[in-house]
Amino acid sequence: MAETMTGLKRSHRCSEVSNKNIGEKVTLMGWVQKRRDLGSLIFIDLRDRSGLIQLIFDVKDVKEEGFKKAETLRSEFVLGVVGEVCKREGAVNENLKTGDIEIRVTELRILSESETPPFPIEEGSNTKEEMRLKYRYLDLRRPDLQKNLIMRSQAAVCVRNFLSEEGFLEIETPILNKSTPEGARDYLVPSRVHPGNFYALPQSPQLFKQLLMCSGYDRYYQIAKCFRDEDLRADRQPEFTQIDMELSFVDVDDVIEINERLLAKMFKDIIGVDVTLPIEKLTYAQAMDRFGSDKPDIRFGLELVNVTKTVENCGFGVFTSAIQAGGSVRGINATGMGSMPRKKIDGLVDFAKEFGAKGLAYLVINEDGTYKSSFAKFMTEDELKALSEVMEGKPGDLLLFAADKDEIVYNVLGNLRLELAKNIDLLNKNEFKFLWVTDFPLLEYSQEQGRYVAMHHPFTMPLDEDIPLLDTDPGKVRAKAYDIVLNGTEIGGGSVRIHQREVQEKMFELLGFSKEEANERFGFLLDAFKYGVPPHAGLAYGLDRLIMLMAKEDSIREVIAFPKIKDASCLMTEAPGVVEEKQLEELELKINISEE
RNA sequence: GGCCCGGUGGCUCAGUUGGUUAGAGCGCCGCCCUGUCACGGCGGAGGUCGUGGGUUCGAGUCCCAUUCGGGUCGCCA
Repeated sequence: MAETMTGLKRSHRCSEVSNKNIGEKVTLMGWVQKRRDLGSLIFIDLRDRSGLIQLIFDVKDVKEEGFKKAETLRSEFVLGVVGEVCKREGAVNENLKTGDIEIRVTELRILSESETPPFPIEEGSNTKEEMRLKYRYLDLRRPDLQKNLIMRSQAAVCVRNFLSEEGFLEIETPILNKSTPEGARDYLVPSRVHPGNFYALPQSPQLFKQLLMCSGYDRYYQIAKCFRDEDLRADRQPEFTQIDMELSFVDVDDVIEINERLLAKMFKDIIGVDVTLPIEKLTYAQAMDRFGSDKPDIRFGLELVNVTKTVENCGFGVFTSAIQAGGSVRGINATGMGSMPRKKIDGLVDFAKEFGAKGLAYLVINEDGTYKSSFAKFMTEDELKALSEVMEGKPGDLLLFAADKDEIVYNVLGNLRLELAKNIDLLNKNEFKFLWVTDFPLLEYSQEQGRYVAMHHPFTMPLDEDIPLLDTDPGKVRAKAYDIVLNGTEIGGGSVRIHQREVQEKMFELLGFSKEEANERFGFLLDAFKYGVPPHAGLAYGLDRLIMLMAKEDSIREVIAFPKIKDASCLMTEAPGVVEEKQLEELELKINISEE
C-alpha cells in the first residue's frame, strides 16, 4: 500500500549529493531504477531527473520492518528515504557521478508502487518509437529525453536573457486568428458565437509582429507556438515553436549582426561550441549554382559544376537537347568513388529519378585513365577529355551528370550530393557549419495557380536596385529575404518588410490580388500602414530544429515532450477524436464524410 | 495521393529452398545468497508470428488485400 510523505521533506536531488555530504542525514525521493537483492543486503539505484544514487538496505540500519518493505521494491516504485551519506565500503562505480558514495537508509516510505513498465526505462534504449510514444510519460523518464528537454529549457532561457538585454520586449500574440489562405493550410477552429465562421491557428505571428512595429514597440520577440496543417516529416510537426523577432529602423545587416551574436552565445553557453563570426554568406543564386540547394550543407564539398558550355556541341543527345530546351548540364565529381559497384550506381540513378530526373549520366575514370560510362559511346575521346577536365576528374573518380531544366538539375544534384555524403559518412554531427542564404527571389511562378506567389510572404521588400524590375520582369526580382542554415537544415528565416504603400500595392497586383481582395485579407495591416509605419525587419527560428541539431538528434520528436506521429495524431491521447453530437449542434456543424 | 522499409513472448531480435513441438538475450515470477552496481546460482511462466483471405499434403516463410508504425516525393508563403 502506498504511503504518504508526511513528515519527510526532500533535501537533495539524487545526484546533488556528493562526497562533501558524507556523514550527513539526507532525505531523497525518486524512482527505483534497479534492484540488486543479495539476500540480507539490498542495493537500490534511486533515480530522479538529476541522475542516480545507490541506496543500501541493511537490517541493522533500517530495522526488520523496513527491510521487509525493501524486499518488495520493484522497478519504478516511487520512494522516499532518509539515510546517512556514506563512503562506499565496496568498489567505487566509476560510471556514476555519485559512484563513490551511497545512502545507508534508516527510513523507507513506498510513496507509490508500479507495474512492470512495458519497456526498459534506461538511457540509449532502442525501443520502437510507436511504443515509446504510446507511453510517452515513461519514455520521458529516460535520461536521453530529459537531457534534451533540459537543453531546450536552457536554450529558451538563454534567448530570453540575450534578447532582453538587447532591448527586446516579449509580447504575446493571439492564437485565435483570421484565416489568410496564403501559404500553408490552416488549422481551423469553429466559432460558436458566429456559426459558420472559423478562427485559424497562427502559422506564425507575422502580421501581429509587424503591427507591433507600427505601434512603436521597436524590438519584439516571442517564443511562439505555430500551427500548419501539412504532412509531417522527421523535422516537421503540425505544431511547432518559433523564436520570433521583429525590429524597427533596421536593414538586413542589422538583423544578421544581432542574430549572429545570439547564435554564438547560445551555442557557447548551451553546448560549448564556438561559432566563428561572421557567419559565411551566400546569395540564393550562388547557393543554387554551387550546391543545388537553398539550404546547402557546407560541412563537405562535392560541389556542382556547370558543364553546359563544355557539352553543348557534343554528340550525346540527352545533353544537347536539354540545353537546347533552355536547360543546363551539371555534374558532381564524387571524388575517389570510381570503384562504386554498378548496382550502387544504378541505385543513384533511381535516387535521382525520385527528384524528377529522367536519368543520371555517369563517367568513371579508371585507374589506367580509360573510361567506364553510360554515355561514352556518344562522345569523342576529346569531348570526354574536355568534360573530365572541367570536372577536375582524376583516375578513381566517379562523375555524375544531370541534364534538364535548371530547376530539376538543381533538385536532383542537390539531393544526390547529400546522398553521396551520407554514403561515405561525411556528415559529422559534432561539426556545426552555419550559413546565411540571402537575396532570395521575391516571387515564384505557381503552375498550379497560374500566377506568381510570394516565395517568403507578400510583405517582403525587394532589393532596392530590383524595384524597377517589378514592372518589367517580376520573376527576376530579388528580395531582402534571408535564411539561416545549419548543416543543411533551415533553422530560421526572415526578411525586411515593405513599409511603402506604393510598393505593397504593386506587390499585391503582381500576386493577382485586387484591391478588394487585399483589403479583405490584410486590411487591418494596410490600414495600420496609413498611420506611420517604421522600416522594419525580422527573423524567426524553428526552435525544435535548432535544439534537434544541438542535441545531435535525427528527429524533431526527440526534443518535443509530446510529439505527434506521421498522420498528425497522438498515440498517447489518441487525438484527434470525434466530439459529442451536442458540441456539433452548438457550433451548428454537420459532419459529411464522403464514402471514399 | 505516390514510392520505399518494417510488424514474431513484456522489450530487442533470429528464424535456412515452405517441412517435426517457433528460438535467443534482456525483463518478469519463485527459492537461495552480506558488498552488488550488466550481481550471481537454481527453477519457472509467458507466443492468435499485425489482421483477413488465398496457394499447398503442409505457411512465421509464397501470393492478394488490409491495418499499424517509420522514411521520403508531392505539400510545407
